[in-house]
Amino acid sequence: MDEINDQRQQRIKKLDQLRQMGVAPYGTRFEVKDRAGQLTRLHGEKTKEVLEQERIDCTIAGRIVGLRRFGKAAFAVLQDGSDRLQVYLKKDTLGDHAHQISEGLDLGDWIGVTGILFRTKTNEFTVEVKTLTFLSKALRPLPEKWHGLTDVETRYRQRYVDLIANPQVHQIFALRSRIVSGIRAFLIERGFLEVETPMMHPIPGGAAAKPFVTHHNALGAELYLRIAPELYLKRLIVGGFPRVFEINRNFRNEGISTIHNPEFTMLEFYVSYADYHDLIVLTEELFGRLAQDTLGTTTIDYQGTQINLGSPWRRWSYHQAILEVNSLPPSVLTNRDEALAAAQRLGVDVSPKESLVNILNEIFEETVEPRLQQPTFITDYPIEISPLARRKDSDPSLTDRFELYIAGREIANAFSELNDPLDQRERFEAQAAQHAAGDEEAHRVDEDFLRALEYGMPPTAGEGIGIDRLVMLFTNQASIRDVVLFPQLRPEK
RNA sequence: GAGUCGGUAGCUCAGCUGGUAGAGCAUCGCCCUUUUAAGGCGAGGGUCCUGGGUUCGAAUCCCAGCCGACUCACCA
Repeated sequence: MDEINDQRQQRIKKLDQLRQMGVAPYGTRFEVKDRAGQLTRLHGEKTKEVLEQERIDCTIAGRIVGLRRFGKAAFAVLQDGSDRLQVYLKKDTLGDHAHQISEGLDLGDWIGVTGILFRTKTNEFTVEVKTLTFLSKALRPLPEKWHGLTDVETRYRQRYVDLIANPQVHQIFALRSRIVSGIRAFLIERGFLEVETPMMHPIPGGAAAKPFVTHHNALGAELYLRIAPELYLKRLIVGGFPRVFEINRNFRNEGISTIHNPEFTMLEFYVSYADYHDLIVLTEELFGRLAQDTLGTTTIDYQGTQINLGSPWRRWSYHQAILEVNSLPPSVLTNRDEALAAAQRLGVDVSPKESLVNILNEIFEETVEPRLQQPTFITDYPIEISPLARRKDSDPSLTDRFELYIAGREIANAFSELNDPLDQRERFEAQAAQHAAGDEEAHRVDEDFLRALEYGMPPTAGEGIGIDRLVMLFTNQASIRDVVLFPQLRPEK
């Protein structure tokens, strides 16, 4: 259990002293009238003289994150979620009782104050406190004020401490929230309905991934945490909602890395009567709008690379990209031996037994993906790796599909949806054969989904956007753990 | 899964070729009513990740394990 250390003991002692003074160390309601950020914005530029003249009253509450004592006076820095603001506590103004309370204050404690805005001798914008309300006692000390908390394990395991000690972390998650709100607003403006579909699936579907398995006792049934919401959202299109979206978690039982968390946030949306070209335009608009609204620019720096989100973005067909990047002849696209030879020549590690499609895909991932720094729509993926996408009318071996790459990373995946139930059944069966042959990630046949398609799904385009990776891009973070509040770690102890 | 690096006070970190465990911040006591990494004087605080081994003696060397980070593999 918890170590009983000296500092904690001291604070418990102070907590008792508060009680003896008739002060609740864990208080109740406090009417906050102002926030540090707003006060600074409204009055932070005013001169000492103007503030003295206006005598602006304010009431704020927050956590003490800085404390400098001067005998019978003290400066405390309050952090209230909007900003930090200094407050000045002196005996003359507070009176004996409140001054006695102020003498027991520790870093980390929560207080509420009312007072008047002024500027100190050193010109610091400050609240001179008239009344002090003790709100909550912290029993544990805060990390060191200068370096903050840097131990990454503690930062992730005790994110609450990270958020207190590192204001820039607070900023990242506030920005994440604004991005998600911005996405909602953008879609709702365009007539989308936000829906919630099951997180527990009897058949994992909608993506190629290993699922987490769970068990429902009363039903006596195995269930899977969802790997994608796709098949349920399409059922809603069948049901007659023309535009739906969902922002929620997917779960994939795979490795953890700087760009993979076992649970991650996915936006999926579906548009009836549209095709993937419409989604290209919609995606450019969405990203441009989000960047403008949250960052105020469409040119962003990601890990030292300037990325221009101004549209239009490059469109490049999957096969063309493979050929152009590697200066290969078109014949590699149809000749397995040539493709294998090309892969080996390019130093792409691929088993000699792999199919043509898999060899080409390895070449794509190794040689093309890393070059896609600026936003690029890679289009027209082969049908074998797109079991839920509509065939191209001009070439039935390809699909009406794109993936969006930014900074060498897949950010979005979209296609015109396969709405032919007989074709979908064949594709599922091909996948099921691969699954039976040992490919754990191959899709399984979902009979209810096929039944839904047999009732008729209008032509539809759908897209998924990985929200965590989008936020990484917008906040210039190299690790997904820095944009997920509580990233998955090995259980403690 | 493999490799590399790391785990020492509440936090941030020193600690060399093995010889009684250190600093700054934080804490405690005293002084201080405009500081802002406040200042001054004094004090307390350690399972050196865990378990073995080598040695007269291990934070330090060796072995095993635990936890983490990064890179690679995996993740269409």
